Amino acid sequence: MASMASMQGLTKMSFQRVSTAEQVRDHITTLILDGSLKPGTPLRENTIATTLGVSRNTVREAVLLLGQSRLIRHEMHRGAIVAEPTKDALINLYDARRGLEVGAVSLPAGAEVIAGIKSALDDLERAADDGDDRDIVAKDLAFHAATVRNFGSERIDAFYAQLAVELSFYLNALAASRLDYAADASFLEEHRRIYAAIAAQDHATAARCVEDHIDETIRRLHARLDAAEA
Amino acid sequence: MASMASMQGLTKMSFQRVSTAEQVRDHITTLILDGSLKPGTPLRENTIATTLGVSRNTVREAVLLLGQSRLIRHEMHRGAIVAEPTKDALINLYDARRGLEVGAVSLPAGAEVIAGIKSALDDLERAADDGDDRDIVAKDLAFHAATVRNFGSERIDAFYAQLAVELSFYLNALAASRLDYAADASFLEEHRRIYAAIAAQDHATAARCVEDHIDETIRRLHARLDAAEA
DNA sequence: CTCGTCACATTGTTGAACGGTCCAACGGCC
DNA sequence: GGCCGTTGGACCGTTCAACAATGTGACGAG
Repeated sequence: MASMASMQGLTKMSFQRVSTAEQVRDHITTLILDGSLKPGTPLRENTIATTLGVSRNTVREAVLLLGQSRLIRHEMHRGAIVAEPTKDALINLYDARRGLEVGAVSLPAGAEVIAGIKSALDDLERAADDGDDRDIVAKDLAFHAATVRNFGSERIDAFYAQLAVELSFYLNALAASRLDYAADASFLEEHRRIYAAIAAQDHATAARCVEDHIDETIRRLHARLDAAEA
Repeated sequence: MASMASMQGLTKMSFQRVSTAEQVRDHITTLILDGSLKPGTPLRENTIATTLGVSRNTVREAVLLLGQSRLIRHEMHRGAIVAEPTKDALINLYDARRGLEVGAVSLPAGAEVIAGIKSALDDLERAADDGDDRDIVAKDLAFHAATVRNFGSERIDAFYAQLAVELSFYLNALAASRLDYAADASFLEEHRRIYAAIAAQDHATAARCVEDHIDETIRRLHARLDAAEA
């Protein structure tokens, strides 16, 4: 006890403890997310192993770990390839978003959650002014993540974060051209309406606004995708 | 084209294609879920490898795959151990459940979703009559999963299923003695009320019933845990 | 054009090995 | 007795080499 008293300043610290496999996984993840590895690219174990200077087994472990996310697709004896954004996958993602976000704003919101949403909205407005597409997408997702926090569950937040990662990957991959989010004046206005309804504890309106906003987003996306195909 | 026309009957089928690592993962999973591997048990790669007659690398892959779920805990240079149910972990689980389920019943429900809930309720009542604790827990979870289906998202359903697996593991692990769910007459009644409110499209009542039900479940659980400690 | 066949690339799995880390036990020292 | 360095063993993380099994593409016969 006495020895413990003299160590008051000590707090549990975390060490480097990251296996090489995990580092490789993170590396590949960033490569996928920033577009260095395009959808459909096969992840050849040997090439990755030699280029990164690690064993093939370690690369296998990394790819297995990466398999948790849906950024890659695995097939027996065929290896892993970078996931290819499908319309179906996008729809699945947006179904999950719609469910989660509409459900979240349908519940009574605490003060700190509302404050978080307000802060996220401010960030989004600033990003919209600057005009950096990548940043706008990130701040957009952050705003919606702030609303989901209203569930008050870390697990749900983590789940939503996973969806957000996938979504940003899909958007970046699909939008070879610009997204031009800011071009739509209604884009910001929709977010403002959502925040206002939440702050006013008007759950019915908030739910409707979120639903409309997401449906509108899907509509925009479809228009852009169809345009890209033609 | 002509050759395709003569193959109308063919539909995409799935083959055996299951790697040894995946089989080992499934095997370990069942061992954990049915209590053969008790919480805190270390998963020694060598022993598993020799007893199952596979290579240690394969076992490593299996354990990595298993790491996706939270049934095991991994620590660098210390290996994996079967997860130990903590009160905090249980609370996190129930926070997620509460958020998801309350959110789900707050949304308008379609006819087929309501039918699914009704069917799940009937199953639960039958199971309660039989009195098999394991079965009651399963049917209880199935009922709540049916309500979550109201989100209309496969991803959310999958997420909830993951929670359910963890939950059943925790309940089985914590309840060394019986759960005696059926002993509480209110247990079934709460489910009936939830269903009735959903079927009546009375979202406010449904949300309140679900919230009360989950809080009540947590209370029951805590009482049982505290009793077990003493 | 279709269908075998065959060689090649890649993955799945194994076995062995080496260094590093954790852990418990032992023994010296105050 | 309590504290600390040492020691040895168990186990993990990682690498390497090899073989089997499977997918892939090309080539040629019919």
